Amino acid sequence: MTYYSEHSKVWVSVDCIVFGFENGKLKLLIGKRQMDPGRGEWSLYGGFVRANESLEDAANRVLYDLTGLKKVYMKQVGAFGAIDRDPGDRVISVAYCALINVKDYDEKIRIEHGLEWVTRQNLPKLYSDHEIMIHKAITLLRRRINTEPLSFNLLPDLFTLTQLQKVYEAILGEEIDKRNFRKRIKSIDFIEKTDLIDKLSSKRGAALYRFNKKMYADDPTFKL
Amino acid sequence: MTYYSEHSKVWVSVDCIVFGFENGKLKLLIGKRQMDPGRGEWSLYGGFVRANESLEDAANRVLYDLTGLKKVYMKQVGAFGAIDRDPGDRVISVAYCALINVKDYDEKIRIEHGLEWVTRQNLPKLYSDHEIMIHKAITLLRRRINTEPLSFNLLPDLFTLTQLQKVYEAILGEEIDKRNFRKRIKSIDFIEKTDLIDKLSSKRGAALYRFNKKMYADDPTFKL
DNA sequence: CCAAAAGTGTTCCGTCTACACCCATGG
DNA sequence: CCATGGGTGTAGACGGAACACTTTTGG
Repeated sequence: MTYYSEHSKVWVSVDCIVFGFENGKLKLLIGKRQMDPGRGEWSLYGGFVRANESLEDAANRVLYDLTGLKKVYMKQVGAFGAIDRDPGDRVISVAYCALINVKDYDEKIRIEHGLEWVTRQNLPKLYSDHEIMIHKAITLLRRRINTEPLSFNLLPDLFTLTQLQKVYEAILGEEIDKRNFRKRIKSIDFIEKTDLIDKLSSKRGAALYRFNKKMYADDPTFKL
Repeated sequence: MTYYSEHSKVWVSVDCIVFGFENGKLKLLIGKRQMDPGRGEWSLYGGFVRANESLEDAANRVLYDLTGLKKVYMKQVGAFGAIDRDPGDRVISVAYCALINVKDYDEKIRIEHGLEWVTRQNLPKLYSDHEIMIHKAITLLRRRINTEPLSFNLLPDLFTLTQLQKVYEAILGEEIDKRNFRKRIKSIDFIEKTDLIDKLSSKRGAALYRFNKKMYADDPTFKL
């Protein structure tokens, strides 16, 4: 039984905008297309939505293929549907933005897929409308970083306040006063100081903090 | 030439969440489905995306069918892609949120289509995931009403400050202090007072204001 | 001993909030 | 003349922004 047979179907894909944070910089995961059309062009990683999976499932599958990671923080950025956005044929794509901790990502998988971490400044020209997707994703992150606990997804479980501040600076694209930032952090209960000290980033050592998910779930107010 | 033939296509539709403002209340335009599946259920108005039109074009076409209006303020709310969201078959839908001035809307067309303006409080159970779409649309409006000049789209060209305040209250779902509101409005250059007086809403009469688009375009900062 | 990053408080200023009364008019 | 909605100002609280020096330690 087909209700809608008089209408035409289209291909639907998902594209993953994968953000990572490394050496104090926000980076994007991109690769060269290994198929036609557009073979060899820099591109986000994507895939077609299958008949038996939801959009979220498709995005998670693509991301899993790409990184071996599950349960990654992911948000829909939007649907992109210009008629000729894809040079191959009519394809509507739904972009998803993922935030991952680079340390969780097995380098071997990255290299197998021929992927690179690049900063926004060093972004090459990308396939199709992928640059627009990225732009929209960053706008979304900027809008939300002060009202949702996004930033922790880009860091290891234990992080220093300087690292956290760098994440904010990278996303917002502006410098933040260290004392004001730390003052605000102190007023947030679910960012816990641990007894552990990080000795890698400085001689003196920096206290390690942790995002307490349970505490946040109890009172999911966030304002930074 | 088909690059993607090994993948499966799906139906893609757009659904329009149409907001209007009447008698101090935010209202939604809904109707009873006139086709199977779900015939007779309350629903948003939607339509399938055609091969030769972009998502935006499809949304505009559907809205035009519905209201006779063009150049309406419209924003994408997101793509909805659960496998069984549509009882008829697999359909991915992209929701768009439109803000219209009820006065511009020809009642005849509304009645022809069997549509009703209903407040959020009086919303019946809706077809498929349309309630989720509406919820997401309102969240989006709330997030943006203080940083984008949305509100004017719900009002006539000339409006009183009380009307404008009611729009804010309706979207935010909370009361606002009249004096504080008016103080903030005064500090916004592109909300111009005119010499005209509205005598319909009160005996004394209220000054009519106007949103000056050119002035806003010159300095598109908005903060209320 | 010095370079490099960690850590820490105070003051000022502008913004938001709370709050109550008079005005003009049509009926 | 009164009911109805229009219009106005101020004081206190609060939060954000600016700002510089001391501490620790590995090399």
